[in-house]
Amino acid sequence: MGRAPCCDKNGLKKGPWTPEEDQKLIDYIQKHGHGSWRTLPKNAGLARCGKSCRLRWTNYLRPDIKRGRFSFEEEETIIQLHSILGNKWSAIAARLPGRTDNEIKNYWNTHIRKRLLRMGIDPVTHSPRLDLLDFSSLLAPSLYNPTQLDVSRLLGIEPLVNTELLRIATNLLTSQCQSSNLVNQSLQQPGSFSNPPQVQDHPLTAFQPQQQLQNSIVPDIPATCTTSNAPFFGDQPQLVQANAVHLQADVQTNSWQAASQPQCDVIPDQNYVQLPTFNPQYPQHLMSQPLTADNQSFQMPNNNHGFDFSPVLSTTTSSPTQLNSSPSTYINSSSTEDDYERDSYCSNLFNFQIPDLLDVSEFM
DNA sequence: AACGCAGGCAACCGCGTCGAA
DNA sequence: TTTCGACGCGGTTGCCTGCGT
Repeated sequence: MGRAPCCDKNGLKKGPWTPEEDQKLIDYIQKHGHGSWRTLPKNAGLARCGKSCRLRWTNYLRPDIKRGRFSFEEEETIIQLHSILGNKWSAIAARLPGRTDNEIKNYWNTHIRKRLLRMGIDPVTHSPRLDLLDFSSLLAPSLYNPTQLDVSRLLGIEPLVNTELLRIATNLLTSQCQSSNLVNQSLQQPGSFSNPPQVQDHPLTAFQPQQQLQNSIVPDIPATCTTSNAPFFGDQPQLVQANAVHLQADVQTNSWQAASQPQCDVIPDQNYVQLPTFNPQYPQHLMSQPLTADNQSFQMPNNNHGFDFSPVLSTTTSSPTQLNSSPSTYINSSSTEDDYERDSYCSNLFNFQIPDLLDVSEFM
């Protein structure tokens, strides 16, 4: 079994620290530094194990520790970083000066986690819980009768999907996008995150649980989030994007950001198809233009099997195909990784841009 | 006022990692 | 290359406090 607890021997004290013990520890470290934690308690005259001293110092006595409530900005940062890093509390704490990993962990478990759960968001994946979103019901009818494929259903603007959840999903993705930027930027700075490779190699691999969906019926739909300044919980309707955004979040592949894109709000002028807009709830400014002739490749033709997946599945596509004027909503119909694309179903299908409409004030 | 319950937080436990021998 | 010790991290526990009945 594991190593015996370090405090079991020699009758070392456990439990809450007394002010006298605190003072001894502070005095010693201020004079000598902590040095070896193992020898510190003996030198400092403390009947504690070194581990206990280290914990007490790093979590409570350290002079640079910030006390008190977490600010909204701190909370938002925690959520964003958690969406990227998962339960890497020390890495998250490294981005929040004055906050300890223990404090952040406690705050997450007692406040943020519960709130996300109340909102129907899985605090592990940062996605709307799958038991609340039934994707099979969205896609199944199209499989046996492709001519009836309803893009609005595919895009998740159907009432059967909880619109509030979709909004949350959108905002979560926005948050993730920001975090991705944040992390990527941080990674360019020496000394950032102690554990960067996972992020560096694959910005969204932190969504490990979501990878379970890779083999599900849900198409592999990467997307690009493009809102650079959106706060975490906005309230503007972004329903068209939301469902696909969620799909993206769940089955994200390595095209979260186009390679070498420094910011995810940079959308290339090519390889995108704007989404049609159907839903009256969708913002009017995103519905202002009719479909264009180029849409034909995206509409559902009545050919042999009705639905032509070629623009979706093909590995190369030409210029952008505009379905409406929305500058914010795109479908990426191209791909760059041939083998992967062929093997994955509809990968790189969507590439969304989320309007920068979100407002943080209501959550203050 | 007394009791029970839930939430918050400090501290502990055990495992993983890393570096030195 | 292997072993071992120290440290760090994440998960869990248990105590304290506040609130409702």
